[in-house]
Amino acid sequence: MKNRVAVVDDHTLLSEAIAGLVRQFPDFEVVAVCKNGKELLNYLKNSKKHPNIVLMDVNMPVMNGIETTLALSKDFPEIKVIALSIEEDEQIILKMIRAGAKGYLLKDTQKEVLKQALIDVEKVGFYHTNTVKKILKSAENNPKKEIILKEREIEFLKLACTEMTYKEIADVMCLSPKTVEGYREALFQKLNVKNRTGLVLYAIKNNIFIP
Amino acid sequence: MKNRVAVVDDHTLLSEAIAGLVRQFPDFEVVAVCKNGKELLNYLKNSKKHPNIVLMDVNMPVMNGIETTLALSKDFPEIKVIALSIEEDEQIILKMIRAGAKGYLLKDTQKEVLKQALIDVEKVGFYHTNTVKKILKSAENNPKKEIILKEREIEFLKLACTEMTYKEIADVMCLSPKTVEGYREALFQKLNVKNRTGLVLYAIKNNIFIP
DNA sequence: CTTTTTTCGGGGGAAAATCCCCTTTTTCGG
DNA sequence: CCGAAAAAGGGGATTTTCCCCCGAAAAAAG
Repeated sequence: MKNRVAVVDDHTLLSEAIAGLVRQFPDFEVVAVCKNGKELLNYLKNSKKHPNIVLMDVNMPVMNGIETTLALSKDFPEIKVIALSIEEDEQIILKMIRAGAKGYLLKDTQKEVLKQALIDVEKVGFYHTNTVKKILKSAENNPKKEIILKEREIEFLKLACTEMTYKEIADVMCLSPKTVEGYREALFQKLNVKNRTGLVLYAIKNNIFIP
Repeated sequence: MKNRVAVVDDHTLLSEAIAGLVRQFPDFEVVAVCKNGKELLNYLKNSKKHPNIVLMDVNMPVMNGIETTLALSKDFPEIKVIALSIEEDEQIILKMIRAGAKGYLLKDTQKEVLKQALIDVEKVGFYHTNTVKKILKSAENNPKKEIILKEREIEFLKLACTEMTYKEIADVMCLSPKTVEGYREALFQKLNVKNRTGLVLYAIKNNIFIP
C-alpha cells in the first residue's frame, strides 16, 4: 500500500508544486493539499482517506504549523508531521519538535532529501538534519528557562513599538506613567535589554509586534 | 517552438517544484533552475539555450530579484521577467516593475494563474493582477518623491537599530556626537518620524536593518 | 483569616534624547 | 581659484528615558 501524504502550505503555488514532486516518488501518493491547519483538520474530519505523513509549513495564517501539529499529535497520533520552513530558527524548530514533528526541513532542501525524509519518517520514525540534531543536543544540555510575559506586559511591549512616549502609552493603557515605567523595567530585566530599542527589537524578533 | 522558461529561487524545493509545474504546461519547457541572480547570469553567459521567460523570486541572497531584473533589462532585453514573491509590498512591486518585470505574482497564486501569466507575458507582453494594476495607477496619480538616503545615513540608521547610545554610535562612526545628532535630525525630517523608535521601525520595514 | 504575591502608583536624580540656532571645514562644479 | 553647497561640529535648553529607591491596594495562596 502506498504512503499517503498531505501537503499544508498557504502558498498555493508551493503546495501544488510540492505535491507534484511527491507524486513523482514511487510508493507515495498525495491525498490532500491544504492552505492551513484548519483546512487540514476539516479534511481529516470529513474524509476516510487519512494521510500517514503531513508536510507542513510552519508560518501560516489562520492556524500555523505549531498549533496544527499539536492538534494532530493529540487527535491523530498515528499521523507523522514533517515541518517545512524558510528559516532555521532555533526556537521554532524546538517548538515544532516538541509539538510532535518528526522532521524539520528547510524549503531550500534538495528533492532527494525530501524523498529520503519521507522514507525515513515512515520507516525509522524520524528524520533529523545535522542542524536539527545539533539544536536538539544543545537544548538538552542547557535547558534555558523560557521567558514568560504577562498579558499586560505584552500589551505594553506592542505600544513600545510605536513612536509614543511612555506617558502617552500610559494614557492609552489607562495607567499612571509610573506604572508603565514599572513594566518597562520589568521587561528590561526579563528580556535582558538596556533600552527601548532593545524592547522593539525583541518584540519584532519574537513576533509580538509585526512591523 | 516551445517557450523556454528559467526558474530562479533560493528555495530549492520551491524552484524544483515550480519547474515541475511549468513542465506540465504544453508549449513550455524549463531550460534552467537557479538559486539566485548570479547563477542565472552565469547560465546566460555560458549557454546558448536562453530562456525567453524568467520566473524570478524577489527575495534572494547574493543577488536579489530587483538587481537581477535590472541586469537582465540592460543586457538581455528580450527576456521577459515574471516576479514571484511572498508579499504584496507596494514599494517592492513598483521597484520590480520599474526594473523591467512584466508581471508580479504572489507565491500563493493558483496553478492556472501561473499558466495564464506565462502565456500572456509571451503573447501580450505583460500580465498584471488587479492588485498590481491598482498600485500602478495610484503610483501614477501621486508620484511621491522617493526617499533617498546617503551612505552615511544608512550606516547610522543601522547602528540606531542597536542598543547603543548616540554617543557610542558616534565613537563607532568616528564622528562627534553632535554630528551624529545631525544625522538623526536629518532622518527624522526625511522619514517623517519623531524619535528613535521611528527610525528603528523604518529601517526594519525597508530592510535596511534585518533583525 | 492571615501571608504572600501581583499589580499599581510614586519620588528624585542622572543620563540620554530631542530640539533649535549657529560656526567651521570640506567638497566640488564652474 | 572661487563661491555655493554639503558635511561636520557646537552651545544650551527642554523633554524623555533610565534607574535606583519606596508604599498601598488587590488578588491569590496558605
